[in-house]
Amino acid sequence: MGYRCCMAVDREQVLRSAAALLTRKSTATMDEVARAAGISRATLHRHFAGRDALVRALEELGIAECEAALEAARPDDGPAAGAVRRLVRAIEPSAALLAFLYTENQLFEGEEQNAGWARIDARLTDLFRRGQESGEFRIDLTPAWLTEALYGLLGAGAWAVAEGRVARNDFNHMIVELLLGGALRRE
Amino acid sequence: MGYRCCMAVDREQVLRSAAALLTRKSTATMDEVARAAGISRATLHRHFAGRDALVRALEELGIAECEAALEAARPDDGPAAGAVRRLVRAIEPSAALLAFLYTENQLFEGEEQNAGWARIDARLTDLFRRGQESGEFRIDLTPAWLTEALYGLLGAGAWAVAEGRVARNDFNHMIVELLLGGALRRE
DNA sequence: CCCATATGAGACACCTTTGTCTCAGGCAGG
DNA sequence: CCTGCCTGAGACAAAGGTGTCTCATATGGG
Repeated sequence: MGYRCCMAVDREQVLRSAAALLTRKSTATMDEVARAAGISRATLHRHFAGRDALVRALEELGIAECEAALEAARPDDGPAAGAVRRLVRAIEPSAALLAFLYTENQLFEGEEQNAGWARIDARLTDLFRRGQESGEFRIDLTPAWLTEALYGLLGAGAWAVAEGRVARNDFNHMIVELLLGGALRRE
Repeated sequence: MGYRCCMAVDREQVLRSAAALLTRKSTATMDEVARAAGISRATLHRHFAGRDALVRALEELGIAECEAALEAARPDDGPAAGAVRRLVRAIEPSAALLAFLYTENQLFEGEEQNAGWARIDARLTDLFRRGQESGEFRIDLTPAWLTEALYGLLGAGAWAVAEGRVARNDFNHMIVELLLGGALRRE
């Protein structure tokens, strides 16, 4: 049977280019996705049963990247602020994909969402809660809100970079410093 | 001719209910919009030539609300931090509509966007720049980024409230405190 | 060389949404 | 009461996207 290694590789490449396109134009057609991947619509359909399956696969990719970033950031090590800095740095390459999935998830109103998000949310919430309990973070901003805010800032940052309103090199600094330090000057 | 006062009123009501629906389900059909407004699709089409026209009208509404909020917040008066607090408070009722338009604008890739946004962006940017020049705000976060971040936090806040992850009463505090003060405790 | 497999191109029907139209009913003002 | 206007309901075609199919082709392994 034709279960070759290149199948997976091709699928991965298609997924990457689909992510790159859909993060820029979330309403792109299956035809556009195929064209962007350099394959025909028929082959795209052979990899992903339909548009839904493609989005689901992108969701799995996004979840995997998030969990890898969480893994790499060691959120339980050292000061919570440092963990947040490591996390944002690790998650930066996935920010655009995350922003796409974030808005896409709002459309899956009825259906239950992938359990992976709950795991990631829980780990992020735990990190912010740890920061509160260690006295680093203020306690009037709930961990759930800080998690949401992180998503929102990642999306806004990705969008601002794509629009050229923020330099790509400043992405980390802008997000981390605003999230941790806010706009006000410290005395 | 039939240019009665109630024409405008009805259109306004339709617009409001369309905003309420589309902010929850951005892919709602013209039929769903009409049904939500309690009118028929034919009458909806008599008010708005098409879906595009409806979204444009919502955009005008959002811009008008933003400018009204800016007006009410007196962004040039007193400390910049206070102006930001007043602004977020004034703009809170429009946050969901803003979030809808924010993502919707990403689809109008080719076309030029409404000039109103540029005006609003300029005023927000001016406010943040004023805060920097007065020494209140840090200078390593650019005014353009603070503007984008405000949009992002408003959207994330509206979404978090809609999902029940943040209490509606905390909306202001969560957004303003994170934007101005950040997550870290002040000494 | 031969064959299997994957691919590209295209045709096709189907569905959803949209925009337009017509027609009948209701309501208010004259 | 009559008339004009607005409205709702429904029909209709057109457009766009999707999913499925067929067929010819090329490419690589045996």
